[in-house]
This record gives sequence, structure tokens and C-alpha cells, in this order.
Amino acid sequence: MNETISTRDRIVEAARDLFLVNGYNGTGMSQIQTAAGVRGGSLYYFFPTKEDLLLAVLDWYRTHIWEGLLQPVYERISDPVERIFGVLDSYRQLLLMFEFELGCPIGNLALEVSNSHPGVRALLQSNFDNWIEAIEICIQDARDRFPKEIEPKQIALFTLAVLEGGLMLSRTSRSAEPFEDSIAVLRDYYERLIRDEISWSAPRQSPLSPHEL
Amino acid sequence: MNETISTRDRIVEAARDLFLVNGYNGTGMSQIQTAAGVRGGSLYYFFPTKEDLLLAVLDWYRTHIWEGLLQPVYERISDPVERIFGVLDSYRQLLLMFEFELGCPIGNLALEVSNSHPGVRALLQSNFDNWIEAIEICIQDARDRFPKEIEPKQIALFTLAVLEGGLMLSRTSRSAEPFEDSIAVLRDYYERLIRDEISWSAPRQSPLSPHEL
DNA sequence: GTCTATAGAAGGATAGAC
DNA sequence: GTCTATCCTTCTATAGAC
Repeated sequence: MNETISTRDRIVEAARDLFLVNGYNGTGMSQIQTAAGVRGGSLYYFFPTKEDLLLAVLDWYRTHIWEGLLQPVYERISDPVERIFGVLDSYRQLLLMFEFELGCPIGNLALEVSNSHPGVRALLQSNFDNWIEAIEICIQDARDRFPKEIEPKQIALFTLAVLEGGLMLSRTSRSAEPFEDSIAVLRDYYERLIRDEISWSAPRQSPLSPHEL
Repeated sequence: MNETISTRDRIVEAARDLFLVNGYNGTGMSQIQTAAGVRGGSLYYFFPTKEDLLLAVLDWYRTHIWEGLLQPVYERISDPVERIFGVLDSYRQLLLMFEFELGCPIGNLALEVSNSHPGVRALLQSNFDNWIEAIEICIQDARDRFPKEIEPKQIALFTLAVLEGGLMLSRTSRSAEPFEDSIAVLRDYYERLIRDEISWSAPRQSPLSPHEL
């Protein structure tokens, strides 16, 4: 196995990386050709329009959320709440590794194209939904630590909002501080939720910092 | 007073509105000419490059945060914590009024241009800083309600992150729900902070919902 | 499936008259 | 300060040979 990568896949991966750095409107089809080592004929053979290519990129992210994001974290961390903060920490590392040039691939595209390309919104939404669902499951796995009245899905959505906002502020300032501060406050919220709960029920094991794992 | 609006101002306002809807790369200089009722000669007389125009738009937002955003809310609401949620509610109304086409003018541009136009970042940051500072002051005005150990500036930054993330998710889904849910969870956090505090100090007056004001 | 060549529109920006 | 005309580049997309 591991045959030579198909032309189509090379195009999708080149477009994915360029969209991530330069955005959709900031990336030309000719740049994608160059990066993929492919000529115009092939590009338009597989993707008749640029929007088709955007859809393929978003589909790539949708199908790779497990192996690309969740699985590496879940392998290292077993505690469901710490898994959430482990996922968030992956984005922090992405920020640092590429000097704040890269943020959330979906979030960037969402703001840029959701007005002008309505046909793309469903796939953007599907990416967000999968992310939220993964976090929701983590919260449900730690259901007994949280107050009964909280909605896991709402907390998961909120967590995504904090992530996206924190990434935006750190990319603008070219500093990890806004992101780290946002996540620190989010953790404070989680801890207060959990503390409010354990005052009414059984004590739980002490939480692990992601840096100890 | 109220003299005829200057050509320069008409250009800035036209660019501001077009950037808000279509983004920076999605807006052409010719569209701006048409919207402002101005010819190319005038446009390039005032703004030699498109980036100069972007800087002028960001400067417009920077100088109008008080009269455009804060003052209308502060007039209606006097409680400092409710002022924060009143400001957030202004964005909710913006979402609804324009059917989720419009989000945060600064946030949209921040993600789109912060890689490709480094000279614009300082002004983007300055807009964020002013917003955060305004919220920080509200928190400080209610300092006694919050636990002593919290950092007002951190909470203000966190509030902005939630706002930006919530706007992003609602614009993508074309529904107010993600935004409203995010703000509801943020309010839950504020209430837990305040509740944790009053258990150690004097009781305070009951909070007002923004809808009662 | 991939190649070369190119159409046709729109992009940002400039020159020079008035 | 504003006008018209236009330059040059880049863009998305197509045609037709191989």
C-alpha cells in the first residue's frame, strides 16, 4: 500500500494549504497549479470551478477530523475533560508552530465565503457540527462532574466559540497570550461548573494539567 | 452645521460597508467608486492604494466605537454588568437586522488580511484593544461583585472571544441560536463568578435581564 | 487524464487634461 | 479635486490536440 498520491489528492492538499494561509479569495487557481505540480488542464478536469475545489477541501477536513485532530489527543489523554483541553492545546501549538499565520481552517473560510458562496455553508456547518459533537461526547463522558442542569451541547458550542475567538485575537496580535488567556478563563469556567457540582455530590479525582500529560 | 458630506468621507463609508458585506478581497475598487458616486481619479487622489483605504476604514471604526456602539447602550443601561450584555445584544440585533450577512467588522477583516497585510494589524489590534478596554472598565465598575482574584482585563478579552466566535457560528448557520447560546453560557459564567463572590461578602441587588430594560 | 494556448473579464493603479 | 482613458496584471475558465 501507500501508492503514489493521486493527482486529485495533490490538488486538494495544495488548495487546502493555500486556502489556510492566504484565504479563498487570496489564492489563485494558478498558485494551486504550481503548488500541486499540475497544469490547468488537470485542475479543471477534476474541479470545473474554484468553488468545487473549496467544497473538496472542506470535505477533506470533514473526513479527517478524527485522524488529524482528535485521535492524536485521545491517544495521549484519557480523561474526557482533559481531552477537551488537549484538543484546544493542539490549536495553540498550531499557532506557535507557524508563527500565528495559521488559525482554524474552517473558521477562516466561514467568515470569508459564507456570504458570497451560500452553497458552501452546509459543509462549513457540517465541520463545525462534527467538532461540537466530539466535545459534547467528552462532556457527556464526564456527565457526573457537571451540574445536572447544564446542556453538554451548549457547553461544547461555547467551547468552539471561545476557540475561534481566541485564535482570531492571537492571529491579529501575533502573540499566544490572547489565546492562552481565553483558554485559561474557559478552564476557570469548567472548574467552577465542576466545583459547583461536587459540593452536592461525591468528590472526584484531582484534575490533571495538560502539561503533565 | 451638517454640511454636505465630503468626498473622502463618502469613499470611506462606501468602502466600510462593502468590506463588511463582501470582505476586503471580495470588494473591488470599481465597486467602491460606484457605491460612493465617485470616479477613479478622486478615489486614487485620496487613497493611493487599496490598503490605504482599508486603514482609513479601520480608523473610522476606531474613532466611532463610542458613538456607534457604546453610547447608545450606556444611555439605556446603567448597571455596568448589564451594559456588557447590552453591548453584546447590539451585535445580536445586527445579525438579525441583516439576516446574518453582517458580523463583527473588525473580526472579519482580521482573519482575512492579518497574514497578507501586516501593516494593517496594528490598527486591527487597536480596535480590539479599545473594545476590550471598554468592557474591562465595566467589570471594574462592578469590581465588588466579582471574586478578588479575577483579572478584569482577562474577562473582557474572554468576552470578546466569545462574541467573535458566536458571531462566526451564527453567520455560518444563518441562525441566531449559536450566538444566543454562546452569550447565554457566558452569562452563566458571569453569574457563577458573581455568585461565588457574594457567598463571601454582602448580598447585592438582583440582576436585571437585558430584556427588562 | 494531461498538455498548451488563450479567451474574456475584472483586478489595482496611472497619466494627463481640465 | 475631479475627469476620461487606458495600462498591465491577474483572475477564472475554456478549447482542442495528444
